[in-house]
Amino acid sequence: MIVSVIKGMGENLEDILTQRRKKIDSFKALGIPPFPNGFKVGIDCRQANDSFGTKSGEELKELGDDFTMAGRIMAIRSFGKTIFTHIQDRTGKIQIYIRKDVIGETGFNNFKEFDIGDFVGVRGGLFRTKTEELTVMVKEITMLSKSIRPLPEKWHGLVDVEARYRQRYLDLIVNPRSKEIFYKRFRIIQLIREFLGAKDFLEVETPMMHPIPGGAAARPFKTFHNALGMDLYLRIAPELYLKRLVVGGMERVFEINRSFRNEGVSTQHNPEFTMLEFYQAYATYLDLMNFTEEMFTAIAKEVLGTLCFDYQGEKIDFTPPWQRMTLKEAVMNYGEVEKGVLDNKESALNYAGKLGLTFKADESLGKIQFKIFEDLVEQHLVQPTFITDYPVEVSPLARKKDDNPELTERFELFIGGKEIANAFSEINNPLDQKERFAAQLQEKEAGDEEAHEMDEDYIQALEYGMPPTAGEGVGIDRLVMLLTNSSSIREVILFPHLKTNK
RNA sequence: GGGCCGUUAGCUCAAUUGGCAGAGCAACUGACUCUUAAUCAGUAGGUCGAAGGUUCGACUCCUUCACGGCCCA
Repeated sequence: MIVSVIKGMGENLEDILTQRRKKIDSFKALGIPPFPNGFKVGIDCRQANDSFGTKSGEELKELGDDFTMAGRIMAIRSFGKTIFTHIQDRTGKIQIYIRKDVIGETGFNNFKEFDIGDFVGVRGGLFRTKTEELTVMVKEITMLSKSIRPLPEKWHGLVDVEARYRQRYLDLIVNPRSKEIFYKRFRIIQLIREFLGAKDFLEVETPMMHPIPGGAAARPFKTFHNALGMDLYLRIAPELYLKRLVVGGMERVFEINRSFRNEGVSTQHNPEFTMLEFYQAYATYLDLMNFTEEMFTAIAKEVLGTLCFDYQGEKIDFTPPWQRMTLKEAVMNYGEVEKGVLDNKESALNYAGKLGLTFKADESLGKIQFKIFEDLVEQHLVQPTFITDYPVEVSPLARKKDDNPELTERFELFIGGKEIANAFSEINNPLDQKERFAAQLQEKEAGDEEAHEMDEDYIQALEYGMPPTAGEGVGIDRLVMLLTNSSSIREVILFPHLKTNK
């Protein structure tokens, strides 16, 4: 017996670890390998339940007793000469029934030394218990991987938020909802790929390390390439590279991958986050609004089975068409601002001051309008809403409107009070783009650390000619938050950024 | 960066006014052949986030720090 080895131990964590390590030696001494390889799994829990969950006891009996399954022991209920346990695999759980008179005294006694958390393989037949639960009657049970650390509590799971993020593997083992979120995340991204693929978009990978950080207004992370002796920046957006590809004739491209922004961490922001960016030649920002409605509704139908869902206590309805309003209209609606106030710098500044917003002396009207919008309106845009006509000063990569060069052919999509997407008709006039970069450079010199850099190489690409094109960026993490009813971005990122040390 | 809150056994949580730190699960011993948060009897398990301070006495009050949460910038 193994038991004798471990009698009299204390019971703090170190003692538990010690006694579990000793079990490994005891198993070895008994000829039971604690970490064997090569166990072949016949069916998983989902297959068992889907294929046999409705069969009668008689029908199950005819299927024989040669099913093999494997998983992690999640519970043990022991009764002297019989033991019930549940094992869990990636697809779910199934109950295992072990009887001394079926597997024999040696096997039974050995199993008594197995612990919650161990991986086991079982061979046996399926049957129904008194309570009709589909269960494996074990003929043979094999240790597949011995655990030595105890799992979190079975009923409450792992609650401590910090521990859930730092030890995400434990969260995934004991909190089914967490695992579901990441399965849904995968499904959402998969659907986006299918959707874009079906519309003849090409998926590409562009550099993560940029000599000039561009494509967004954000501070970058800086790094250094030793061999080349040069500074590099983790990308803040893939935008300028994707548009170079459009110049190269890839008229429909997309990329789903990480961008990095050296900014604060919050429930809405992780330093590295996942964006979808896609570009379509011969489309305009108006086309992309319809496109976005179509894509998002397709995803919601597939993932949620409905277009109406709950997000943090709010009912959100994806049924198109979605509301569209200009930035100025939005401010007037939500801020009860009289017509004309936003059109004049003095009155706009005055109004912004009442909201508690402050600006540097020579701030542009467009930026003031944009800040007022951010402060006043964003949080109210719960139902999907396209906000259009962004000021040219805050949109250095967006095409100017033909009938009003102060505004751009741009929209942002808001859902649940969050910015989910940003899109515009692209600037394909290299002279215009160069002027915009120059204006950004002035902003930068005036102290705006988020102003866009001059990118001569990108201008050169435009000089070869880019077809009229529209492009869009979608925050995948935020989209997943919406569709999984998660209040924090950390719930949808497997390993969110946390400070080290503890 | 600021405000508020939190940090107690492996996990989930208690601890009255500043007066011997407690429970459930997990673990260990024993009983038990259909349980499912199994049950029953027993045992053991603590640097109360860290460092200072006040006090006869600090999980509790004060200060600083670390990490986390929520809100704000």
